[in-house]
Amino acid sequence: MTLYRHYPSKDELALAFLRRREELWTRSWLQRDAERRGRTPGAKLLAIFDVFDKWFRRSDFEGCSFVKALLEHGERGHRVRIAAVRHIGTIRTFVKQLAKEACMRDPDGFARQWQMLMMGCIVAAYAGDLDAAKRAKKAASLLLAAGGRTGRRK
Amino acid sequence: MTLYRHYPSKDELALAFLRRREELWTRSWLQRDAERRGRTPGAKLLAIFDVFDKWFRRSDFEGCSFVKALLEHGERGHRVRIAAVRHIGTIRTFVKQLAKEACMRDPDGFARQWQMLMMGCIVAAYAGDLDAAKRAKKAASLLLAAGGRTGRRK
DNA sequence: GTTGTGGTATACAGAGCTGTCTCATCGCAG
DNA sequence: CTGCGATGAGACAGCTCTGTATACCACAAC
Repeated sequence: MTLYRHYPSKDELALAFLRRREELWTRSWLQRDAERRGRTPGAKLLAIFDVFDKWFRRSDFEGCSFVKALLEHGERGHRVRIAAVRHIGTIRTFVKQLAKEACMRDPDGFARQWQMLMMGCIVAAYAGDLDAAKRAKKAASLLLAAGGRTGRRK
Repeated sequence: MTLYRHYPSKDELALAFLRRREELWTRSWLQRDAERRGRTPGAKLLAIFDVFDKWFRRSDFEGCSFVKALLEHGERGHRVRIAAVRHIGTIRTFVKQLAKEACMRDPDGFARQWQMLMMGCIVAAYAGDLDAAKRAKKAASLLLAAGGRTGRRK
């Protein structure tokens, strides 16, 4: 009942939840911690996986709300799906910004690859691989090393 | 009605679906096509992403059933979840086998990293990035090149 | 104490999901 | 043609989900 006093429908609650999640999880947690842990842009990017490692080991780890919301709503025009895609885009924008600061050749392409590793390792962790973040970090460091030189053919 | 004539419950149908999906999708499609497209183990590994690229561009692309089944069932002991994790493990076994044939230093770790890219790019494609497989393949090629030398410190 | 405000419990309506049962139908083998 | 096995439609039971309405309760302001 209290639900419907604050939100006109369950979907609206879901949307508000995702907005709040972006505020608390993405902005105040992931971005803040990653920025704090790394000194250079490259180190900040890699620090994302250190933050993930801590996250995966929490007993209340339950995967990524944005990915879950995305997979839960297959219908093309669904508002929750659209919001989830947008939030995922927000995270990618953060990565892209760091990629720019690190002088990557193709910040957008790099950010998309980076995010694949992020999402892939979240799913792997969800499937039970507690060391997913450490493995992803190793792979990511290769990407980082290559990004300035061979992200695309010059 | 016909459903319950063949399966005692909806969950059992889901389990049978996943088994069949492994038969048709994993074995007869992904593995077969990847093996056929590449000549060396390394090329076969990379070919996975060519197969994915074709898959992502199908109009009936609807993501990975195993990942969806996994995310849909958070409860630790749920049979569908367990089955999904097992099927994901089967795919990883295939990757690991190719990694061994390619003389990778740490086939299991390599396969887990490779699978993160696979799952990550499936989610990215599901979120609308049609070129996810191409991007993932670029990242994967770095992993492949590094896997023989620096997958782990010697 | 009174009043108002926001949270909670309950009841309820309508819809959908899971699962059972019955009965009609249909393809086909003998 | 007869009969068998599988299929499918429909009704039905019980439950959950979404959403509404009402009444009750705690508490803060006045």
